[in-house]
Amino acid sequence: MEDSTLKETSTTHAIVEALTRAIVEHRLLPGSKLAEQKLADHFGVSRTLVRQALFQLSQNRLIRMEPARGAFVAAPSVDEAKQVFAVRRMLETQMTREFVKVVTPAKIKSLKAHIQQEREAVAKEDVSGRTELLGDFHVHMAELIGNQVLAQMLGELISRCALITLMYQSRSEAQHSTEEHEDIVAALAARDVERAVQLMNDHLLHVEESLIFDRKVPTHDISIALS
Amino acid sequence: MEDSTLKETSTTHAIVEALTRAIVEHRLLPGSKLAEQKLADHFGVSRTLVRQALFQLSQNRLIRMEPARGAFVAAPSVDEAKQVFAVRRMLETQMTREFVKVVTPAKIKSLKAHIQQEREAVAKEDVSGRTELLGDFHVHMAELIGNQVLAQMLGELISRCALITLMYQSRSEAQHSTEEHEDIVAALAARDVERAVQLMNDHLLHVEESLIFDRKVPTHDISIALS
DNA sequence: GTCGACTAAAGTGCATACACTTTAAGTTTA
DNA sequence: TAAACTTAAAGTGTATGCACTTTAGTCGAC
Repeated sequence: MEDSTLKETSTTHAIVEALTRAIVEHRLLPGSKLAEQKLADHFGVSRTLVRQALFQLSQNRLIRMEPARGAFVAAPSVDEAKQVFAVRRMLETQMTREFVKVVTPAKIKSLKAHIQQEREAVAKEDVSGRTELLGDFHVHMAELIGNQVLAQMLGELISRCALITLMYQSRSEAQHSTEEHEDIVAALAARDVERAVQLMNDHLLHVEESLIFDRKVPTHDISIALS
Repeated sequence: MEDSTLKETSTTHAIVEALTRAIVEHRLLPGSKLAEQKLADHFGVSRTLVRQALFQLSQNRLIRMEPARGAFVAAPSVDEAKQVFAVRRMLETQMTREFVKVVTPAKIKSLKAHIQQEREAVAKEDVSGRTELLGDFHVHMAELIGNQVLAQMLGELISRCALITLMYQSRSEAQHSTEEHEDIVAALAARDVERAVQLMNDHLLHVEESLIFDRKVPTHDISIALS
């Protein structure tokens, strides 16, 4: 009864990955109960490993653990959502400056290749792949700068954003986002720092603005979500 | 055989806190082995809870876990240290801008009160309290802005910095740091954004520069460190 | 005397067991 | 009929047990 995509990776990390994907790709909706034994049965391990995974996810704020009641997929508040985006803007505008300092033709090429993938996912209407790629663009920038600490931090923020986006997003902003990514890369290629920073800031504001801040319904069954 | 400071808080979190303090206050040196049973005996709990705590700490990068060999206090590389400081500069320069946007006399007063505590800790030569307070100044700014996400993130980065500072710091820069904090607050009070940002950036560069990047010796005994 | 294989102690990785809490259903009572 | 109490099922929190790995110490061979 295991998930075929993670057979050999083994250990807690595989469970964390599987659950993260399920949450970020909104196969598990905010508020859903994550019962330990059910997850253990599903992954074919004991509750011990599931608990470790859940603890880890609660640190990433992807799930919320209530004292003797169990784990639930997190339902970020409007306030928290705005705070996460505020931090992203702080971090990513400065990241953009750093990127220009170390930009090379190869790095621009790498970003453009990424955008091409985004376009394909948008064209294919591959919703979950698209969401992941749109987030990865930002992480990819961090990696190209060569700062792993930054990349990891941004990755966590973006996971939280994915959950927020799911909860609050009004319409698909995917194509618009991809176009903005292109504009940013163009400014980076031209080494136009101020323009790139401005575009990045606007981009993040646009994504944030595209969210409508009134809650949707939660709850779901985990057996179905993990397929 | 429990630690008197955490009797009632109970559960895994208390163990995480105790170990974090021990690491950040360098009572546990980088490289020290953290044997599960010894910790369990010390805290008067089973290995289960200790393991949960260790997993959590490994996510914060305060400890490193090797597959079948156990947990060790982390020994950040020079490269990682520089990356952490780079992220702090990105985040905190922008945080400074945000602070000016929402500054009030009460908030300035709060920061000044904090600096007064720093001065007292420096005067008393309270090394561990001083290190904690110097870091808390930055977290306190984030809290005054009202962004909990930012505050938490900064808190994690600063914990890592404390470990780095211990490993690499040449001489006590405490008094110098406090003076720089004062200058920053003065600029904030005057709503001089550019000066505040500049001072914050310089401050972080100074702290980073004050570190000498060649390793010290590790290893230690956990029974003594946890007293 | 040093290097290497063998063996026992110690330690980690995972599963299971048990106590206690929450949840929900069923029953009684107004 | 609806509210409240009772009780059993389900679920979490923690401890313990067992298999397997690492580590260290001893003995033997060169």
